[in-house]
Amino acid sequence: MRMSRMFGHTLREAPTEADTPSHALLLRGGYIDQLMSGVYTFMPLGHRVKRNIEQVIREEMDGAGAQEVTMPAIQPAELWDSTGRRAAMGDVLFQLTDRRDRELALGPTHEEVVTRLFSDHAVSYRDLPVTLYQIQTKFRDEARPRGGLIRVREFTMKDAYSFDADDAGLDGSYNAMFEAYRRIFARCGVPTVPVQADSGAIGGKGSQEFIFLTNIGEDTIILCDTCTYAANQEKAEFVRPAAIPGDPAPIEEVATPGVTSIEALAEFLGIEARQTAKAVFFMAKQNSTGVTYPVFAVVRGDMDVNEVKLANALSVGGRGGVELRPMVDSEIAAYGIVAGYASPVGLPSELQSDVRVVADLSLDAAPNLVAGANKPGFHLRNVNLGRDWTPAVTGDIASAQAGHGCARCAAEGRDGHLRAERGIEMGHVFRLDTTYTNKMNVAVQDANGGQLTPTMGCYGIGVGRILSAAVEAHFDDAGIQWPAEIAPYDVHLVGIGLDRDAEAAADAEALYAELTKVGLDVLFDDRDERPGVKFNDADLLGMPVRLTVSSRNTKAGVVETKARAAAEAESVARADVLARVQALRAEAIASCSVEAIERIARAGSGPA
RNA sequence: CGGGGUGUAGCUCAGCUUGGCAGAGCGCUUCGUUCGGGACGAAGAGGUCCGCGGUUCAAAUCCGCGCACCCCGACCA
Repeated sequence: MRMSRMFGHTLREAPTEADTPSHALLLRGGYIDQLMSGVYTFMPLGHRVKRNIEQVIREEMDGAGAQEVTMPAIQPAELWDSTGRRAAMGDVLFQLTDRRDRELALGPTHEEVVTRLFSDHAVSYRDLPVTLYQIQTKFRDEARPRGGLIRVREFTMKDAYSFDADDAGLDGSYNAMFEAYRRIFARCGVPTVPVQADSGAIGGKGSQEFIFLTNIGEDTIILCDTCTYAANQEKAEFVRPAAIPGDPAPIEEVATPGVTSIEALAEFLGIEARQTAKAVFFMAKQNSTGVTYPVFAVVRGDMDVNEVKLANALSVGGRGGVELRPMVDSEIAAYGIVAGYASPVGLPSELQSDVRVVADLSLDAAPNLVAGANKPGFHLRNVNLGRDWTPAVTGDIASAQAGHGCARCAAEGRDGHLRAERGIEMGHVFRLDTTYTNKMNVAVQDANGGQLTPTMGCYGIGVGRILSAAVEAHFDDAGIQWPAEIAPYDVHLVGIGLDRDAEAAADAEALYAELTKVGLDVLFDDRDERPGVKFNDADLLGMPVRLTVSSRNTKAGVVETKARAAAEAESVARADVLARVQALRAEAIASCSVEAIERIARAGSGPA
């Protein structure tokens, strides 16, 4: 590609909407262009990167035995009703009607479509196992797009779906995808850590996320400093710091005027936060029935309520059953709760009937806590669970935090501690189990003439997120440093003063042809620009290798060769340039091995 | 959806307080000089000042109502 013909220009200054390095560099380099909130065009350079990422994904998916299909982005809304997910997805689902007033949806994901597809074509256990995948545009009406390509409303996703006869089969399909994912992220130069994750509204029996650790991330990830345990904070298990032991003492009221936070309470009474109980109120909605009810969540004062865990604790038949939101002030008032002095002890009578009180495990064996008195200006000392109040449910509803003990280490006799980091979800693999096949009544014939309900897995990767993360992981003050396999071009050929030196111009043209002939993608800067402009653009755009042809170099019979990440350029004899470029490329590809990338993955970005 | 911010040239922004010719730098076009890390000079092109309504002799500027975008939170298969 001749740069003089390339659509799009570099910018010296980044547009103000860019708030992360990757977003700023992609805009400055002319890789992407925003059309509206959360919707982007991939310009020629960005499109090439995207295509290269998709190519890596295709190779690994095909290598893992998955078969590519293209499913429709536009779908009948009733298909979403068949699993109850039209309601569950809520406003995130883009919905529209056609000219006959038929209700349609733009696909945010394809479990329903693929399950229906499978059902239409698979009839026997002999058709199992099968894994289908597609690389396709998804639509989600996100409440708040952000971070450039990180959270968008229209995006390209690779989604794969496996169908197996039994759990052992699912394990095999799941592991094949898991290993393919490791290779995909490594080849794209994006260091990721697999973490235990909550399955969210997609349902199923457990999932793992591949997380790129970065301080611009929107998820909080908990990692052990001793073992390999890593989990999304939504899911992370941990060892609760011990409570202060003691025999239950008589309950007593204490005046605490104006003391409405745990921090203030602990200071006012001269005690530790773990000697208090914290109450937080939510409204829960049972998705299946639409019934709402108040929830009173209680954790020890040194803990925070984890809404995802709380929702899971309240969901009887699996996840996705309950939706939580914090109570608004008017509801708190209506229920007679005194903000700042709320307590599970002596709840107002109008609450007693329908409220669900949920206690965290941290309250077990935590005697003589200070809790609210349910009247302004007073707390209660020596509150004891079981004696003074009884929860409807006791479970893990608190968030793991940095410094907490690692549960896995504790179980195996070690003393590991957790740390917290921010991260972005690059991919997510789920064991769906028979959630969808059951709801949609899908079965095939088994070997004994009976019916078999296939068990499913689903596996997603965000292509745009990989692109952004690759930049976020590889840039310097001057610009991007693309990982070799996804760079838009392999070589950036810079011609200096070619309009003034016919010999050098011929040399550059010959080199351009030579490199192209062996299959390298070359971006040839043939513009009539000053050297400084060209070098700066080359650094900004970030191709792995830069070659410089000029009068000086041509007279000396050399081509200046520089790896983008290298500090210095080297003069390579004209005859050796091709070999040198290929060696640099091989080296760059090798640096993106699974081992090399995963070694740096857990290092992350520092504490969250 | 709650809170905050911003909308003026392709990009970054000034002008708005106190109403009176639409501005700067970068980028772009042409010419000349220059030519290995974002050159210099000269001459140009480029505007729905986010939109609608109001006040006024006069509105980028004041008032009202919208819209868009960004940030924090809620939400996030």
